[in-house]
Amino acid sequence: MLELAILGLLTEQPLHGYELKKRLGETLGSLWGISYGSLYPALKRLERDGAIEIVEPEGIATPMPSTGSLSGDLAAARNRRPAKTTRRTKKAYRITPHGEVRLSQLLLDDDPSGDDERTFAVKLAFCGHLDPAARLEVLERRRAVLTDRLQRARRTTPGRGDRYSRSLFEHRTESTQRDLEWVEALIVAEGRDDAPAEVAPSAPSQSLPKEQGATAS
Amino acid sequence: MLELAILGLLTEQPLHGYELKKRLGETLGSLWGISYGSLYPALKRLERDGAIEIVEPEGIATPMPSTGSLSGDLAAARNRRPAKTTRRTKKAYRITPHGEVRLSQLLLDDDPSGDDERTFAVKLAFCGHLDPAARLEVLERRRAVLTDRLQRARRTTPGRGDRYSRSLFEHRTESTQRDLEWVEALIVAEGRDDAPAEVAPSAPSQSLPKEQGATAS
DNA sequence: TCCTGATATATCGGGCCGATATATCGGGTG
DNA sequence: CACCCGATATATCGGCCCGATATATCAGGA
Repeated sequence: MLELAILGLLTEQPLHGYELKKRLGETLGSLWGISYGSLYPALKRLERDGAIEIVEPEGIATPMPSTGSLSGDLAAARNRRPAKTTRRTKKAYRITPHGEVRLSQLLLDDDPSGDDERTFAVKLAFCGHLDPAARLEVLERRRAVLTDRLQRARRTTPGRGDRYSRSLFEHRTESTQRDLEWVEALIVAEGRDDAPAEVAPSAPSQSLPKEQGATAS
Repeated sequence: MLELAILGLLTEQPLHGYELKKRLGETLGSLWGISYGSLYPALKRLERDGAIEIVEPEGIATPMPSTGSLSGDLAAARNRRPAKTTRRTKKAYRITPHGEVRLSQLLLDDDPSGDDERTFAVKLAFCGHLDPAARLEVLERRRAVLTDRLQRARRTTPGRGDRYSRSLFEHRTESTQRDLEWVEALIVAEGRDDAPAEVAPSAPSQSLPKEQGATAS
């Protein structure tokens, strides 16, 4: 699941781990406070599988004064010591073509273990990279899960447990109901497609001006 | 967190692992589909720490026809072989006094890592074992977390990300708002305390007739 | 008799977590 | 200038939970 989020973020631009965690926290909000103890092993896995690769940080987002003079021995300096000269220990990652394939696989993966809130949130946050049909597929699969969950909840005996358990059950059912309405609204919005940008590149509706989000870098 | 749920369920009656998982799934609904791969290690931990203990299943919840004839060599049959005679491989667990202390500790634990949805759900489901003051404490701590989360969400720039990320963000904010209202309603209901049952046992409001839930056993 | 399905316990590898260690770097202070 | 401090940045450790799987027992039907 983390791999999905990483690949999704890296399709926009190469990033290093620290920045990756910050942006992930912004995108997912309070839903998922990612940890370094899972981020760096995930990056390692993805690099091992060839889904991402290390890119030397020349001018990604770091305003470094002058590093061109010793750019030749960067590879040696990584294994040895930085010798106390100006050298940042940064490793920026870039997604590979194989990684983009893997991203699509993960987005369309309907492993029933990925029915939880967080997995769908991540999928939705990055499903813009999918074609409209696949995107609709993701949404309708989510709708099926929520519908099934709601029906099962309605069939359950309402008198279970004490007062607190009952309140918890009711609140959860209402939340599921609201989630379902939300997903159905997304499906409807998908039906009257607003941003084709796939077949007919007529309207320049690319709303990302490429550099405006300089809040933290 | 699993330990909290196990101890909470065992305060009502001794149970074995399989039944424990079923009831946990009923109480928490779709919120937490517990796994044997975490349940049995958790039981092992709790037993090692002296919070629970094994009780021989004579008549807990299993309708066994006649086991009194060979109840003497049960201990020997556990270590050796069941010899193909009538013997179930069941291990029922009972909570110990030390385990009840531990349950209260876990319910009142305000580890910030326990801010997620599931942990609070489990705490709420079993906070009936707490005295009203401690119960209120749990609720108000949750309210503080949600209030803070909501304020942080409102401070965030609303134009982040693409259409799907924005919709996700809005929906999450609304959900947090509803969660907050729910918890505040619980706090209000706690204020005009409806079921004391602690100091004055006047009303016989024990709504569990001990054997009516024979849906699956 | 055999076979299926429900009951029941247990373990394995793997992912995510919080805590922690270790650097580098920019900026402030005496 | 020397020094420390907080932000930046990478990495690892033990622990918890997960899905998958193995292994029994037992009730009931073919």
